[in-house]
Amino acid sequence: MYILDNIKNKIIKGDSLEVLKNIPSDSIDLIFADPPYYMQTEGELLRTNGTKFNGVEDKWDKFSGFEEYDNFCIGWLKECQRILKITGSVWVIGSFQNIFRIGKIMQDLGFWILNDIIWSKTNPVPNFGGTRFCNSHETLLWCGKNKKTKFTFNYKTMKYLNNDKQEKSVWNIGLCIGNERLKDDNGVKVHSTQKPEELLYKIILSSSKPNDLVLDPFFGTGTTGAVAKRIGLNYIGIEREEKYIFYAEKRLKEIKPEINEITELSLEEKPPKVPMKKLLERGLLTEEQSLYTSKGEEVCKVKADGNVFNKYGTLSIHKMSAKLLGLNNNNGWDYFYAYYDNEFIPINKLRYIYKDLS
Amino acid sequence: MYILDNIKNKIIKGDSLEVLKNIPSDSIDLIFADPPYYMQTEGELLRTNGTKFNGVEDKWDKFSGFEEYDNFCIGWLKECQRILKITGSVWVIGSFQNIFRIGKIMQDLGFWILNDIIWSKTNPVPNFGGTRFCNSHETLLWCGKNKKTKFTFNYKTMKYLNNDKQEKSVWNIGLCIGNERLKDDNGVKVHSTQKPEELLYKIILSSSKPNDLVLDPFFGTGTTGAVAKRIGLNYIGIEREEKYIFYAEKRLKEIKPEINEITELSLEEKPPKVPMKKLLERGLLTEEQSLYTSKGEEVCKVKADGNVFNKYGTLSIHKMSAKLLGLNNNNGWDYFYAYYDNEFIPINKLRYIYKDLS
DNA sequence: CATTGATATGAATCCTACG
DNA sequence: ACGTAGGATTCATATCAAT
Repeated sequence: MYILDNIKNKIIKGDSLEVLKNIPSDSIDLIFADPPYYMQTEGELLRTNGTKFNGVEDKWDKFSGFEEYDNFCIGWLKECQRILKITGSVWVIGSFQNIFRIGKIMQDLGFWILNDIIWSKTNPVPNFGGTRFCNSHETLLWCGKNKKTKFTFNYKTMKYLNNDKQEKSVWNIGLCIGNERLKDDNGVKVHSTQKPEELLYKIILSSSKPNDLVLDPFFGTGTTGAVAKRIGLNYIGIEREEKYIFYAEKRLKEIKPEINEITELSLEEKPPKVPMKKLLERGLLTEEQSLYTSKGEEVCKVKADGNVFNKYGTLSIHKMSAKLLGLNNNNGWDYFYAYYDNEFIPINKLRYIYKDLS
Repeated sequence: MYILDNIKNKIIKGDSLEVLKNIPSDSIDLIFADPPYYMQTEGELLRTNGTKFNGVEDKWDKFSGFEEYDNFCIGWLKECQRILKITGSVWVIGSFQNIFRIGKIMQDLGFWILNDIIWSKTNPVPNFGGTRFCNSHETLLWCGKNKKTKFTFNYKTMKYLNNDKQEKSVWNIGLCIGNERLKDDNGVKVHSTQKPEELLYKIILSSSKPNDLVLDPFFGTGTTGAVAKRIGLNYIGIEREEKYIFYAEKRLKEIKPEINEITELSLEEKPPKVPMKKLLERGLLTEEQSLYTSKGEEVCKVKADGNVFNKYGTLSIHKMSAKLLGLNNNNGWDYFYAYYDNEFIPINKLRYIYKDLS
């Protein structure tokens, strides 16, 4: 069994399954897996100008049939589930050739699907023959270890990066081309399926916490590691092919962590959870003090136990605000205002003041 | 076993599997299936204002577990495969709760996936809790009966409707709302998952031929039938619930077929397949006659057998045009021009003239 | 140097009728 | 069933050459 500190921020050379078996249980925060898709292509595909299209013809994508492919996936998925923390989550990418098999296998293993995400490609390879719809997307499965998952989701960061609208399950991102695409000395792409960093950035940023450990069992040329390092996280890569490892290590050496408000997840900070009673004890509120709406309308008074009362009776701030709004539920901390220090402020602000005082 | 003519353009009341078993083999051109999704929702979901969100709570979506759900799907999918013509295809819609199971089951049954299509919702229900990405899409599987499928795909029609670009696998379509959404006398939606006609229009139009027979084993309020009728096709609906049948029949009575260039698939007409030799026999071309590029450059001459020759030798029109363009492949019918009736015209036009003369 | 045009290329289940 | 010949088919973007 590996000692995590010994393999942190390293690429382990070897077969994914064998390496995974030597990683401790409940030790990994985030897994991104980009397994072979088992494309089952036959013959060669010509572009409309008659030249050959160079798709995936790699040895690593060959399987004897669905049975072998399924067993391969069950193997590495089981180990991923074992090593994943209950607070972590796993992402798997695939396309129609394989993702349905993987999805069913994951559900059957007890993984809990959080979302299926569509990577809608802004510049897909066209369908040269005009025989079908242009296959312009890939599918990602985002899952917790099991139904009891306590996964991380940085909702506010995603919302901020999406123009202050909550992020959806369809993402528009371009292919990995241009300078980002690793080429060998002959100008030939190093890996036939290198993923764009923009995709991994969104994946890792949305579902990780500071100092998390991110593992990729099919590391390839190391996009997962590169993005994890950029965000300031730790990674472990597993890769079989010497060539990919060589280019990945060169790539990773160049990466500098980008520390900023987004990568530090400062948008995710929660307001201090100070109950009404503490505010009363500290003198930030007093018994019989009036509370108001944002428009300055006096609507209830504070009781010694932290509840509030008016003609409707005595209720918690949440139930009272809901009552006043005619709703079933409402957050009273945002609804009520109080006078404090000659100012008219939301009572939620008193919690920050409490925090600062203590 | 049903006689197709007796059930054409009708809704058959009954259990999907039992009814499907009585439909003849290899008799259906197109199947659209919108099965229960097995959502596994628990408790109730509240909107952010505390009111209740009315999702799918129908009896028909309850199963004891994945095993029961899988067996249910294997049942109706096997029958769909049996009744489907080899020239036909089947569409199944689902979301992450069920579509991965369905996809694997279909692959295991030998269905051949042609595309997975993403219905990206332009106006999805938000994630009220801010706990995950907003689930803003559903997935469609489009499959042939088996690997030898001779499915129909109206490529040019799809391209025309997509601003003359080939249509992709991600479709932006809104939810079924407003006047299109069927309501009962109390203004309550009749069906909890009515699909938008725009979605079915694209599905049926892309993969059907005139006079096709379209079957929907989970007919609900009849969107499939309504769109099939609009396009001028025949349908068969299977539905268990009396209430849905009542509203579907009322709805279908109102539908008028829309006959136009698109629904008639006039864009899909192929140019007449008249070989060079026939043009020579008919006197539309003569031996030793010169052929030109679109710019009027003389590039070769016609031989008696329908081939053409120049300094490169004697070749078919296709090989010669490719040679002149420095390509591996090209369509000679669009490349070469000839003088005919004092006009300079593409030789392809001669095939239409031949057709008109005969 | 700026602009235009030609060329290259990206996870692909990519033809079909006829003999 | 299988081979063969005819003939139908591409979008966004990066790079590089030419103007």
